[in-house]
This record gives sequence, C-alpha cells and structure tokens, in this order.
Amino acid sequence: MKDLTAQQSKVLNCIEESINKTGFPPTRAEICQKLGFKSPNAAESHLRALEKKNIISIAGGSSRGISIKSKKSSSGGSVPVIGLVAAGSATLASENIEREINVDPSLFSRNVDYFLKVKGLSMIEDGIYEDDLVAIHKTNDFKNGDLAVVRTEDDVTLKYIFKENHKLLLKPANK
Amino acid sequence: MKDLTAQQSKVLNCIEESINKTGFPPTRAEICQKLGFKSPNAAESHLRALEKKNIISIAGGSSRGISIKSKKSSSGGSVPVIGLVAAGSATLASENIEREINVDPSLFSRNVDYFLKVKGLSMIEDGIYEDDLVAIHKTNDFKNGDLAVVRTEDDVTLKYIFKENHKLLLKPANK
DNA sequence: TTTTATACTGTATAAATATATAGTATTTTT
DNA sequence: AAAAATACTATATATTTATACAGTATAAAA
Repeated sequence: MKDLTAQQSKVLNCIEESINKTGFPPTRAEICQKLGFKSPNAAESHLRALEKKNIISIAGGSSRGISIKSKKSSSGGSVPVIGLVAAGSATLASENIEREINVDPSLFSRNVDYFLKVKGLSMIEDGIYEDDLVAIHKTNDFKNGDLAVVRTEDDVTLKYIFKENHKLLLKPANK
Repeated sequence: MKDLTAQQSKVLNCIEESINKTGFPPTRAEICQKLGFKSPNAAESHLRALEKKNIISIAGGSSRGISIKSKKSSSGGSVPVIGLVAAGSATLASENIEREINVDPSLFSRNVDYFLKVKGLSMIEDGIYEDDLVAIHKTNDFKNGDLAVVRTEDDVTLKYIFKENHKLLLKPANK
C-alpha cells in the first residue's frame, strides 16, 4: 500500500471518526469544518487522492458516498497480534503473526491495524503490563504526547512522541 | 422493546443491507426503490415510526442521516457491559446494560458473562484504571487470592477473596 | 527543466435529499 | 364507536451535497 501524506491521513481519520460516531460518512463540507479547510475542493481533492491510492471508494452522484476499502468486515473483524520484537520487520509477514483475534471495532475510536504484545515492564507505570495487547492504528497524523510505536535501528518500543521545532522528541514512560 | 410491523422490518432490513453493501445508509428514495414505494413519504413515515420505537436515530437536516441504535446480538460473541453501580442489581436488566460488544472468546480462559466498567481508582495499583472493562465470569468456584466482584449491603467492588477457616476474607487492592 | 503531485482558496450550479403538506384507505386500539 | 396508528400516493420546495472550473503556491519526480 502506498504511503499516505499527513493531510490524507487526517482526512481518512475524519472519515473513520464520522462513521464511528454518527454511523455514516461525512460530507465534503463536514470534512472541511473538522479540519479547518475553507473550500470544499480541499476535501474533494484529498478524497480523490485517497481513492486513487485505493484506500477509499467514492460512489458517484450520491451524498456521503464514501466507504473505506480493505476494511475488514465491519462486525468482528480479524486483527493480527504481533510480538513487540517481530514488529521491527517492515511488514505484517505471516511468520510474525502470533494469532488473529476478532475485535469489535466500536471498542476503539480508530481503525485497529494490529495488536502488539508488550514485552518488559517499561510501561508499567501507565498500566500497561507484560503480555498486554496494545491496539495499533497506523497513521502519519499525531498530536504531542501521543503514545506511539517507535522503531529505531535495533529496537521497537512504545514511547510518547512530541514534535519540537523540527525534531521528534521521544519520551519513555518509565523513569 | 415494541414489536415491529412487517413493513417496518422490511425498512430496517433495507437500511442494514445498504450499510453492509455500500458502507452508508440509504436515502428515502433508495428505500422506496428497493421496496417498491412510489412516494418518498412512505419511507419517511416508516423511518419516523422506527425512530419512535427507538430502533434507529435520524440526524435532522443531513442526508443519509440514519443510524441503527441497538445492534442485534446476532453473533454468539456478544457480551453486555454494565457499570459498577448498576451491577448491584440482581439481574442483567436491560436498563443497566450500557452496550453490547463482540469479543473473541479465545481472549479469555473462561466464559465471559458480562463486562464491568470500573469506577474510581481503587484498582489503579494493579493496572486497572477508571472506565476499564473487566471481564466477569460467574462461578462459585474460586481460589485464594482470586479477584472477585463482591456485593455488600450497599456497595459493589472488586476485591481479592480468601477463604480462612469458615469465613471469607476480602482484601482491597488499594492501601 | 518540465511535469506531476500536493495543498489549498473561491465561486458556481445541477442534482440529490430531507421534509412538509394534503389526501385516501385499512387496521388496531381504546 | 371513536381515536389512533399503519400504510401508502402525490406534489412541492428549501436545503444539502457533489462536483466542476479557475486560480495560486510549493514540493517531489522524471
């Protein structure tokens, strides 16, 4: 799958949020309102970009005709579970998948791409214990203080992420 | 819940089908076309009837603004969620059920009868935070040190349970 | 260097859509 | 027997919505 730009991720999130919250996709105007655009064409062109990248499909001539593709069956979709170590590999290669579990999408505000099984006790102060499953949502869009899966050269960990000037600041949960 | 008429059921089916097939709810016109009505008001009044019976909600002023309120627990994995306070009542009365979620039974070693939503911070030292969901398995069989839902005269809490001689000892998780 | 993609503002409009009103007829409830 | 709910047709319209067209500007790819 091609990478999404930050803005495209925001729009995709906006669609997911709308479906989760209201039960139906947003209009162009609603996307603009949520993301602060002043022209409906801003939303329109992002939607077309997402369509081109095969992330969503747009039903021509009908209102709110947006649907998210490749979304596993909306009720009880199967989501892979990956150990923290294996998550370092680029893809969700089948060898790295420990198991698949069915989750109710309504439990989470965003689409869950996979689960990470936590190793070690580094997050214990935040109530995340060894062997806990952490739901991971893939996106380029984040806020300061979000908890994120961070991959460095030789390690994969959970860290709080901050953007300062033009650098990324990573803050671990343990002291 | 009041019973639906044959026509109202047809309309509800039509809505469900549309959401499953296209990803978004139908318009009045689409309902008419599917069910053979010749007036948009036929669909409209059925929708209002379904709304009155609390089956769906209709967002005013927005197209396709239909969402289905109580999802039927058609799949076997549906489990009710109950707030801790409400759990004091004897049964899983429908008024006390906040929602229903679908869970993968393989996530738990025992059968899950319901979920409790945690209030307060009494379990924070054990990694159970406010609004966490705790899976509850009903049984008379327990071991010393098991975490259990305990109901006293006026309170419902999570406590560690021990059997000593012929008495039950309850130990809270907080200091 | 030219093209393509991204990222918008601003304006306009045909078509889609919700929704009200006016009727008629049948069934169910009180 | 009267009232209320159900089940529609038919028409009308204000508003919502998708969608096209015309620009401007920047960054990335060819």
